[in-house]
Amino acid sequence: MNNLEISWIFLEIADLLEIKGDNPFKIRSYQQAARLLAELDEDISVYWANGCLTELPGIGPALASKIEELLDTGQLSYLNELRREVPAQLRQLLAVPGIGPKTVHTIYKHLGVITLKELKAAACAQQLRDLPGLGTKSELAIKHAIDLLDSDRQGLPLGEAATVAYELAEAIGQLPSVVRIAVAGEVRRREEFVQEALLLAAANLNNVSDILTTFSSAPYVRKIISMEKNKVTVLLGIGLHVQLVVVDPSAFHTSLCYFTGPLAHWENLSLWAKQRGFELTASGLFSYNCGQPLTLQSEEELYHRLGLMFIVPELRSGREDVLAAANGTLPQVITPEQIRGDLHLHTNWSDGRESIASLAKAAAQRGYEYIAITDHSQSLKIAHGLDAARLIAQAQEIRAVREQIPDLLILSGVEVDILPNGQLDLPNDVLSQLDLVIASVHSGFKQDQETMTQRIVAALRNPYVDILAHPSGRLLGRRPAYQVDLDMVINEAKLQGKILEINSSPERLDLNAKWAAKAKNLGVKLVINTDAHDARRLADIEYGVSVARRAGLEIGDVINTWPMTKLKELRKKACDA
DNA sequence: GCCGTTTTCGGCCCGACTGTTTTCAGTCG
Repeated sequence: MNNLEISWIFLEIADLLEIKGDNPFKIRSYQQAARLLAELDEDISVYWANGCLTELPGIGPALASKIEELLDTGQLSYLNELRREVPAQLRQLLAVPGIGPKTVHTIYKHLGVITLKELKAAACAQQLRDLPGLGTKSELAIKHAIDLLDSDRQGLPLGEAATVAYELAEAIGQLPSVVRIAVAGEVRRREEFVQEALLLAAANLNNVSDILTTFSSAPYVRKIISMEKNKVTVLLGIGLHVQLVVVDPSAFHTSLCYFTGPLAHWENLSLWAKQRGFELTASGLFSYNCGQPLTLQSEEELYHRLGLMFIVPELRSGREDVLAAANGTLPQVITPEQIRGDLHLHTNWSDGRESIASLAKAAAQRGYEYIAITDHSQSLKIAHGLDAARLIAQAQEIRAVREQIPDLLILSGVEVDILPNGQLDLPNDVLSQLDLVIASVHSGFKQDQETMTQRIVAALRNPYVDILAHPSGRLLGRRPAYQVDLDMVINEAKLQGKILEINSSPERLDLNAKWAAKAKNLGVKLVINTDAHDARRLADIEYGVSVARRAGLEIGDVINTWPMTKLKELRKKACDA
């Protein structure tokens, strides 16, 4: 049982307690402990062994004893009791926007509904409208929300799947018999949702059964779905299927390409190879002339041998990508190393969790040239949004930190709320004093498309706004995008010379690749930001870069691959316009 | 559940919106 697994268990307890209607502060304790565990660098068993579990902030005697029981027995009697009281499957109902714990409780108590499917059936049968506290409007809203979830949700959001996939890969990679390990499939292609994570290991095939057995008993694994001679599929506690395939080292690079997929890409690649006198299979690239497999040093070499530019996984689709690789017309996609700074960051001045200084140091360590501190504005009460006076005070602190870290340019910015009427949450005379203004929507998500679009367009017309953050407002698997005409938004951004954000948080990935590509085609510039609320999340930039790659963005399209001098010119041009 | 210059009990992040009430509970960010 490792940190993340215990973290998931605490999250389950928190959900079940919520549905039960338990003390909200007790629930928060479990949630905070879950977060602590998920982010703890050291293995929790080390704290246990040293008898210092309760020295961790938020871990008291009750939580410590639960952690002990989990580490000791792999079980938790308290959770088992809770599950008897509250079916764990009810948790999935919490994912429906508009349904909270109380409503789940009501629906379960009166109708015995447990699954999403049953909930939808109950809504269709008009059984929800008669429940206490619910009516026809709620019933319709719930039905609508489930429909949106149905069409949106196919698997686990990328961020959750990738975290576990890479951790499992690292563990397998440490086995002495494993020569190479890679994450392939949907995770490698950075699909927004992952149905099955795929790990590929290269090893001497005499050792396969040991590797498969070790993997099957790894942390996270709940049960083995299938086991064959060189592969095993398991189901993780988090609900994700993971397949591990072991191949001979000589077949690693072709197998990696095959298992990265998608199938249409592989088929077109094989066809292309055949037309050029090769046979391409997962086990190797063969020349018809000699019949021997060619020795490949990398997946890149496979593409080059076929006379193609290397196609990054994010761009692999079917026929067009192979043709573009042949014609040399693939975009020169950007890499995480080309990102020079992060322009959307939160600190403990609002709802971030670190000081300006510690975030700035972490950014400097990543080699960034610049960052922008962009905390929330005043109306976002829960996030302790900043009013004008606190922004001025924050600017002072930023100036002080600049002196400590002279190599990093720290911009004084804000993420100002676009209020439901299209006004910004801070007056222009305040915005005009800042180095960077990000605008975004955090309220009134249910406005109709016309109202929402005009609201955002109004914000883009404000001369002091530089960037529109997370333009669609979606949260993957949790909240659909609000109703907005993004074509109009992109057009307005073009007109006003404003920058659209690709929000890298794996919960958002917003804009997505489709809209980012549309923006690029209209000549609108984009920025890849993390929206990080602590230093650890600066690493999320990689997800945003993947969105940009899938969209075919190049250096010229993404402003935070530019040096600051060029950025300033862009800003000046927009202000003069 | 945790925590403590409020120290063994009482506080713990807050306000708007919505749909359901007929004065407010539930949800959300």
